[in-house]
Amino acid sequence: MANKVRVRFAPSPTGGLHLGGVRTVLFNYLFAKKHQGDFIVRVEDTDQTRWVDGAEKYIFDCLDWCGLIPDESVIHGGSYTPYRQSERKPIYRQYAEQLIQQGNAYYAFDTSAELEAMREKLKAAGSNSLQYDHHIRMSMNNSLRLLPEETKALIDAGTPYVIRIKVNPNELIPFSDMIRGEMEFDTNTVDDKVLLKADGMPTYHLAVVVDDHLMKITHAFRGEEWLPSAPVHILLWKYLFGLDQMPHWAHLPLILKPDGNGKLSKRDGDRLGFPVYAMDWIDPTTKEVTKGFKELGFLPEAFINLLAVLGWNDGTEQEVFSLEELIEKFSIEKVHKGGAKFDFEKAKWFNQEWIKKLPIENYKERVKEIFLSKGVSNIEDSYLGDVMNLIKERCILLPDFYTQGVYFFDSPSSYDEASVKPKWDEAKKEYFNSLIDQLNQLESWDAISIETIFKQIATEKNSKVGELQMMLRVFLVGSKMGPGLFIIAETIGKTNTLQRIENALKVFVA
RNA sequence: GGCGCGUUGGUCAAGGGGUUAAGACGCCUCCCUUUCACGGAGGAGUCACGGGUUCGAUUCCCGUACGUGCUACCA
Repeated sequence: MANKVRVRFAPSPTGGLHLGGVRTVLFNYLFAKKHQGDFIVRVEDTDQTRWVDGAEKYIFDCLDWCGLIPDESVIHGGSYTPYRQSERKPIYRQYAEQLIQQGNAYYAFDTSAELEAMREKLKAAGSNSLQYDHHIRMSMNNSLRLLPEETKALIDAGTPYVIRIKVNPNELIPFSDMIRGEMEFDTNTVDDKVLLKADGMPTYHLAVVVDDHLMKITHAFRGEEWLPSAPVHILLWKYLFGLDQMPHWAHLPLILKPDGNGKLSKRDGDRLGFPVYAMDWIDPTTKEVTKGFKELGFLPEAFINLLAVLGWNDGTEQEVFSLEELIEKFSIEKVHKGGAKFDFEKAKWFNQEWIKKLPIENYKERVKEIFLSKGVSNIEDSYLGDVMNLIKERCILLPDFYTQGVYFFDSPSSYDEASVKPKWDEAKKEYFNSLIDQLNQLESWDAISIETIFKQIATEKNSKVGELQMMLRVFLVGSKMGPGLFIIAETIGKTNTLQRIENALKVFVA
């Protein structure tokens, strides 16, 4: 390929950005960056009835969070403006008219009621195709059947019409897909798709072809659900710009729901309790919030990573990849043909890996916000850092830092009495009283010194160290969890440690 | 219904005419820790089915089944 690689992601601003959408972005991005190409985002807002306020900005926010920054877009600029299809409206009509001139398209005046009647009739006749195609187009209300002056009269009278592609029967359309290899479509099964709608907006079919050409797209990635309409797009390329100008296509496998089968949808996430959108999406009309990976506590690195290996594998045992590694190792040939079921457990594992792998500075601010939102104030930055380093390997999602680390900030509000009570006796009480004394006199407050004293007293009193350790842990933490006991004591400090032991003693002695 | 695409453990998957069919997630057992994790050591669990081709098929071919996508003036 002599030309610079140019790929595009073409979302419709209709709501939250789905996992599958982000993966499409990712594969586009990886392919482009691997070949030093450009990644373009083109907003496909040709359906005014589905347009949702705020959805476009939301999509860019998601890309931003993921670190998949477009080279050209509505907000990043570029030399192929505008990048919003609604603003390119006049362009499409021109090409639709050109197709009519060439005899590859026609005006159709059929009302939706007429179309419905046509389908009913076909159904009644036992036809297995309900399509508007060469079988029936000569019996419909279009410029193919009408006299030229009749057509003109209708248009002049302002009759609403659409422009349809005229698909010739009995043609075999060969098609080469970067992922699926060679295939062939029979035009007998392809219908006369609407190219230009009554409102003057193009349908997806016309718009992708025209814009991919105008924006010099070299490689086009999209979901597998588009495969059946590929022949229409190929025909359009052939009629309009020439097949040699057509981008290389790659139809990505679908991301399936974890249980049963089928395309993963937002509903599945709600039903099974995991996110499907990249970030929280708030429906502007209902105000309903749909949870996103970000807000649930995922790291963008993990999110990208888990998406990348859903349908792609580099052939080695490696599973954890950074964006840079992905750019280096990605190859379209290694993308699978079959869909992959989404597994939230595995998704969480990736996040855990990235929490362990990344320096805490990468996500410290987010953790701080979580603590703040839970009502923990007076968070000192370096202290939070110490705590995070201590507990990071027991956190899967970011909010786990709170549940795993609250006790570093607040004294326990309750104790695991069931563990302590049965073993509690007078000797234990004496032990902890002298521990308080000795600890009080301790000059250097560090884990080793605390442990030394702790064990020394135990030996003197001839008590079981393990049991005492468990008790001290419950006193300081509230339950049997957390990292090394003495490092906890060191971290929370002398005053806090002593205070907490005394508080606990009051509870257990009584 | 028609057309397209797909099918290696529960899930993600490597592999590809001859292998003990990798690895990961999850699950189970054990070790470490008198805690929870992390980590370590094990374990259970698989080539959808039927025909070919072949000395030999999980791998190649053809069917079948199953799944899934599309079949809108939605993308």
